[in-house]
Amino acid sequence: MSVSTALISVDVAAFRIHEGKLQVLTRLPDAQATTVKPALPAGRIKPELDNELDDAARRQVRTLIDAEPGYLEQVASIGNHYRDSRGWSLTVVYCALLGADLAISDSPLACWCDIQDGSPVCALSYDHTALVEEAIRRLQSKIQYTTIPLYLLPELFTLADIRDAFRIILGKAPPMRSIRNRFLAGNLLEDSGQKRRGSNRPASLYRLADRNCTRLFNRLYHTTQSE
Amino acid sequence: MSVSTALISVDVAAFRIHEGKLQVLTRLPDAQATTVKPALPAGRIKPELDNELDDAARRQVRTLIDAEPGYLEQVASIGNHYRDSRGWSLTVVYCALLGADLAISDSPLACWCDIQDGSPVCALSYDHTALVEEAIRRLQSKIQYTTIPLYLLPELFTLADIRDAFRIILGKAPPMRSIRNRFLAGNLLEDSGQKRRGSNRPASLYRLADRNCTRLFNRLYHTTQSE
DNA sequence: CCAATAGTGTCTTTTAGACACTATGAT
DNA sequence: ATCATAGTGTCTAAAAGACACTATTGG
Repeated sequence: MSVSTALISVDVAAFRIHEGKLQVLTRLPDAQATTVKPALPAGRIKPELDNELDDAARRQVRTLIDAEPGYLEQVASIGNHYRDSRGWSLTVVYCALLGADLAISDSPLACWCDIQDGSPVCALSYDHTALVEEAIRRLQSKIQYTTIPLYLLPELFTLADIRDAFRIILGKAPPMRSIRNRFLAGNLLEDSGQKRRGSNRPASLYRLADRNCTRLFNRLYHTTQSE
Repeated sequence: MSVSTALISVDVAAFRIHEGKLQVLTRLPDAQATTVKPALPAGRIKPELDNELDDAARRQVRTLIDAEPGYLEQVASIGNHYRDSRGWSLTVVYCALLGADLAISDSPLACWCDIQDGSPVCALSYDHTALVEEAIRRLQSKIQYTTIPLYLLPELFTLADIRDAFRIILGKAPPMRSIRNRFLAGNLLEDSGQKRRGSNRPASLYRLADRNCTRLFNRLYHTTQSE
């Protein structure tokens, strides 16, 4: 690689919901690592592999797991002279969302770190804890007026799964009435006809009508606001 | 400058409202220019001058005008191998907003290019037309649920000035009733006590209560939606 | 039968929007 | 007085939220 991109990197905070918790994907330090803490999947641009910046982000994720994020978004670019001791360094931070039931074959270095109260519970290398926190803030904000919570659910999901995603990400959720009204309107979801059964009335299983179309709502949920 | 940052740059779309039009700040080609078209204020990071990425953006603006943007926001980072013939190139695109009455002493190279229907009327160098369009889309979106329209107004402004900003930026505006309800609530504005007189009833002149606090509303204006 | 969760009906609240109304200045 | 624009009063509309209600399963 040419030295011209020496200090540009892409850092990805890739989230999933697993066993009722939000988790972020990290890489464990390996033999030639310079730190003992896990770090976000990150790396420099490889002009021969990455046509676009987004390709570089997807490539980082794929070094750890064999799955494609259903959603990928730039969170911020952070550049200054103190985040890396080698000099002025710039990183483009991404937020990636992974479906809950991807048959993920993790690399042995992959480690899913739980998120609690908006922060990863394990200390991360470099400034990665702050980067994850910023990605989580973006997620917490956008969950309230877009369809992105759906990208963290399994292929087939119930409306209660949506409410659970809110609880997991924000610590609180809108009432089911409001979730029904919002998500059942506008041909957003497709009824699979199947039901999820438990020791109670079975719930309808839905799937995303259009996996590539993120929609915006024109109001925020009040119940999910912090104030 | 070290070669290590050779292909990272910051590009700024700095907007103002002038004589009822939205304009973007551009630099005219000078003697040693490689193009005949104007370009956005842009340049590489100077680690010795720029502590943070935002500093680099502000510095670009100040090469053309002697004024500080009241609002500065990252729009996107764009990196690929076709936007610059010299190779894979990354730029962080900023949107900056300037108050309407800044006593701006422009450099002789500064050129305010009118915006019409979401695009600059004059052709810009490189991919700068696309960058401006992306910044405008962000502005058009955020004007509907934040206080950012206020950053494009003069120090003292009327409520009708806010409506005009909507018309200029979106081509349509919410009814004055809605603008009043939204902007007069929550101690956002401070009544200056002064009035603007015309051939009609004088209008109250307000100023921003807190210049550094951008607030969010939890609903979009319906009348400003495209559908 | 009961417990538990799914889902509906309906009233309230909030804020945008429509629109008629009044207010105040220049001429 | 008239015109133009500022600003208010008040009703409607859309969507969130509260909450009581019914529905459907396993046990």
